[in-house]
Amino acid sequence: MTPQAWFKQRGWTIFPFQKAVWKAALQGRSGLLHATTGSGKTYAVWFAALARAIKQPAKPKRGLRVLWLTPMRALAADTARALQEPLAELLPDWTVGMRTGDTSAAERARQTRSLPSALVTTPESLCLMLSQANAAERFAALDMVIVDEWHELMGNKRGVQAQLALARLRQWHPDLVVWGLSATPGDLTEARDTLLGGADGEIVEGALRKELVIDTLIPVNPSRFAWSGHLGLQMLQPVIDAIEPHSSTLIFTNTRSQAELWYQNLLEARPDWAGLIALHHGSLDREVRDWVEQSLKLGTLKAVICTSSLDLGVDFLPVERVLQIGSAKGIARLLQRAGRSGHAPGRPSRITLVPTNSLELLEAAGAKRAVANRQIETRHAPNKPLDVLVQHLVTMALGGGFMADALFDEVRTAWSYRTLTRAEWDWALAFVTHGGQSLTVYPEYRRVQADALGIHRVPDLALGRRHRMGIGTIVADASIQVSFISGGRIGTVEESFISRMTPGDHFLFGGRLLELVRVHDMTALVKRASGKKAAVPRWNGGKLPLSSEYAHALLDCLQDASEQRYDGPEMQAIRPLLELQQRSSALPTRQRLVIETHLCKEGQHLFVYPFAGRSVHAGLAALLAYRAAAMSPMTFSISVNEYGFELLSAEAFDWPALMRRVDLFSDTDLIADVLASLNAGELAQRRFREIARIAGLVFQGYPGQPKSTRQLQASSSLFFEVFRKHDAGNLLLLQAQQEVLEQELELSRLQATLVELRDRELSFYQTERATPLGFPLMVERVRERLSSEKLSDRVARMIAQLEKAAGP
DNA sequence: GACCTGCTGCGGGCTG
Repeated sequence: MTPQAWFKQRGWTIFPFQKAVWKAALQGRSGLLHATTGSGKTYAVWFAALARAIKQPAKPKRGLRVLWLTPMRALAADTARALQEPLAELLPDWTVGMRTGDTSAAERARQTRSLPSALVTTPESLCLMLSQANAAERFAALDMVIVDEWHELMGNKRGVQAQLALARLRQWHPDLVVWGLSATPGDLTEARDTLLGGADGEIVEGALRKELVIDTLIPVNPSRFAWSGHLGLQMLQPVIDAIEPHSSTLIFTNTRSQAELWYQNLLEARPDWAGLIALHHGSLDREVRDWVEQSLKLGTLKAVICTSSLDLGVDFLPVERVLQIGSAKGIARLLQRAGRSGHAPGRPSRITLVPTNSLELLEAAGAKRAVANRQIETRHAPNKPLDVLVQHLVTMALGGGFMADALFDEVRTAWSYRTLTRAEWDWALAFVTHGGQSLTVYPEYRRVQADALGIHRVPDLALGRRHRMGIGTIVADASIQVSFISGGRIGTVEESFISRMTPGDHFLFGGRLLELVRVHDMTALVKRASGKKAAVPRWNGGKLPLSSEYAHALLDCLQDASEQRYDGPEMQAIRPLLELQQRSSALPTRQRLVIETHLCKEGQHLFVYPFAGRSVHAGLAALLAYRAAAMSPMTFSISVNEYGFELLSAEAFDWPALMRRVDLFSDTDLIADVLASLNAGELAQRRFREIARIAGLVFQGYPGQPKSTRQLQASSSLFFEVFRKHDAGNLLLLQAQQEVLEQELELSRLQATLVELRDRELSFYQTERATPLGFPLMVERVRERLSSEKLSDRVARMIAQLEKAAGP
């Protein structure tokens, strides 16, 4: 049977994009397919692979023919099932299998004897297979590789690892056909080049463009809505009303503790929903999450409160409605989450934004505008990360060995390493052969040795074993296990959270009130507790700044407001606040940088609103403080948020005069000034922990007996110190510094912002009191110093002062 | 009457 006939039999139409993929693949061409989920993209590439197999009966019948990479284990099983279905009729002698960390030992043993015709696996598992000495043999019949959700991988080190693995497979099979699937738009050319190493390839666009509806829950009384804060419980009742009429709702929050608190508050308000609503985030135990995902699939849950843990995966959910509490921070993420609803052809996706403070009404308006204008973030692959390369070299040495020159050429065919210099390569090779300058005396860092023929191999079985256990680029959070004393795992929290507690203390986790009994062997043993007051664990997760695209959309909305245009319910709701801002000083726009000063008994506040996201503001604030202090010595306390930053000085300071005289926003000496103004050394040291782990310097410990994060942190800082003292040219140190600059301080964005600011007119205002844009920054600064209870008193006092000053 | 900030993803050797 042909693929066409198979479709015809079911009365399905073959979409033009599916035909395009089949045709290209049949002609041996690789490419990237951009299509939304649930639009038939799986079958587009799968049938392309089958069509190739049918056309080439001469190829060996046994062995691995198609490799399917997926970024998540949870997706592997679904995918394998979907591939299985058409196979029975088209190619009855083919088999489909999967290989992830979950695969049983028995199944692994079976696969060691012979791989299935099509294998669904992860980038990490693929690397493990490539580290087997007979890898070349096992992949000898490979014909096509499919990389699902390539947009999820391409921007990070997992994607780089996939690139390197693909480079190896292409080396063995120059005609290998590679197709990537990408669900979000952005720069498709870059996505294709990253996947194919810059080689020629198609870009096919799926025909289905889904209709998208974005709406906003407007607070009942917008003029009394909080000016700052991120939890948003003021919106509890509107959210309940939104959940009520629907059979299933996904509620996205930005942090795990926020999810916990919302879950608890929803249950308190609606005790009748017990058992019908559930919680899902990355620190909950796998079993708990699997149960939630299963129940969602079965349609037995009314609502799930989650973090980005449900951005991907769990396809074909019967979700009717999606709520986003607080800022989504990026337009691509918003689209991704909206796509979780209306998961059937022809049905629109819908997402409802729930603001947690007044300015998020503006964000809601900005989101609509950015989506309408297709202003969507693009992802870029990391540039030649040497930690990943070092890991790859050991993997290659295990997987049959390598010749240095040949592997150098091969690695350079991976997009991220296309500019790798011979010197960098030699450094990496030296690093795996003798640990570089400072570790030469330790045999455990002589991981790779060349034999008489020049073939590099791993000389020692134990070293190889240790390496395989460390393959991958994800570095786990600093966490310890939480389990019931009676048995049953709940999830993980940070060591630092538990270390602040004493036995008998209560905390809220996994939607339950728990009492700490004792800590033993990296596990916090707990039992159920009753009562009310309890701490909620805080996890120290990543900080996603507002994207540039999103921020620009906000400035455009402000531009409208400054011209008295208030379109849509969001802008109408925030109108009083923006008018107050305008009366007290002015509205920032793309043409105008608003700078406010405000004297009070604390000292002098300087507020600046570039609208460039918090990481850029952190850099800008530090830069400004540093440069101003260089003119006249003075100390500042700094506070930043997504919209601007504040510098507070004890003494008054003539900012307008200084800014007119000196270009404080100049980008000359930018890197030097940024490094000097921030504690870049400490940031780099923290960053180095991840690099040391990926490069294989730090061993995580054997399964079942993990080392504590404190031990791991200690050993990675030891390496950091040793390298700094005795091996200053160590390129991994340099990498740590570059990653801090690029990823944490977003240097290129900072630079772009400085360029933008130069074109903005500086507008200075001296204000009587904090403005709507300034107030949240003041709260933010106070928050850093005070516990939350004291903070609420303080906030109340600040508001009282504001209102007194505003008059009756 | 106004507070609660920071996400996600993977992997594992040996053993009659």
